[in-house]
Amino acid sequence: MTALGFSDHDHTACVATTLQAADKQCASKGLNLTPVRRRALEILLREHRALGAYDLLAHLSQEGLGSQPPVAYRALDFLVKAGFAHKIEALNAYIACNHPGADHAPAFLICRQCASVAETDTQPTSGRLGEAARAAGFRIERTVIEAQGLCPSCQAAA
Amino acid sequence: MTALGFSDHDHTACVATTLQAADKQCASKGLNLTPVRRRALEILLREHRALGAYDLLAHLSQEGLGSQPPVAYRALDFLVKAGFAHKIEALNAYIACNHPGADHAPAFLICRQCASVAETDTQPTSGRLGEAARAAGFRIERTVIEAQGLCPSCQAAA
DNA sequence: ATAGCATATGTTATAACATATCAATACCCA
DNA sequence: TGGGTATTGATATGTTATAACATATGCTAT
Repeated sequence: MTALGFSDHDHTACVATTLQAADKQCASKGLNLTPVRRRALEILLREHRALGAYDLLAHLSQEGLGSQPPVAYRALDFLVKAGFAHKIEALNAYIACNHPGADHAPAFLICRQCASVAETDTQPTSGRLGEAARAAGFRIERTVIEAQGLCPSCQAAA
Repeated sequence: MTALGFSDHDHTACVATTLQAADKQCASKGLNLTPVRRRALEILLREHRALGAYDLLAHLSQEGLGSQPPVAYRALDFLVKAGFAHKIEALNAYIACNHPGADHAPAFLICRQCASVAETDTQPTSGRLGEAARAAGFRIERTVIEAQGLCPSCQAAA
């Protein structure tokens, strides 16, 4: 799995196929991808960057899908739990998952200049974090792995 | 560097020696460890766990060292920039550094049960995150690496 | 000595992020 | 058909963080 997010691609198609995949997964797992939830995912996919809950709410609100914070947070909770979105802790923001379906431990490359985010994968049990956890007898349940820095195009611009 | 934080130690001594080390470092680097900043560090060291900015502020306030949020955030900014404390992004909380002085890329093991935190080290350029960054042409400036789960004693309790 | 500058602090207000709670509705299915 | 579960609506509040402006303190060049 390579890092996506810093390269061009057919974004319209990527949104559509990811949404379809989400529909299918929800159907097969008995999850309820309601209009608000589906639209929230679509917004995250279209924006293709990390959005704050209130940014998302503004979009939803424009479309008459709710105007109060719990609307956004509920939709985001659902998407995160279902694996369709991730929270970027360092930004207090949310982003659509690049490769939903697989149960995965994501890692992010976050550009401090343009705020673009690339998602990649980690192997939490290997590497130094896994070593440290084993040495300490700590049982890892979830990992937050986020790198901040400059993406290629912002490096070029500088 | 092994993970500390889940084992017993002489905490009074550890607070004192770390504070002294901070004094010395500030002197040699021309940093100003003012009363508020020093006391903030001491509180973080004594508590030996991640404190929210407002928790810290409550302590400072009790001692007449300021009662408004900027007081706590300024002290925390100073300590973080100086390398004496770290922010735990997943908790929006702050913790004293285990081994200040070295320029380091910390990683944390956070117990979801008892909220204890162990600090360890990473080698951000190696491992899958470093690989992904190189592959993407991304320049890493800072990493946030946090594992959440159960510490040994909370595993035993369960 | 003192004007000018940099650093630190005091203070007020507000922005930004997140959740608790309770009521209403819809949908399934036993 | 009635009761449980999931979802949504709505209000209020809690929590985390910063903007903006004023004041104080200490250094330094003249």
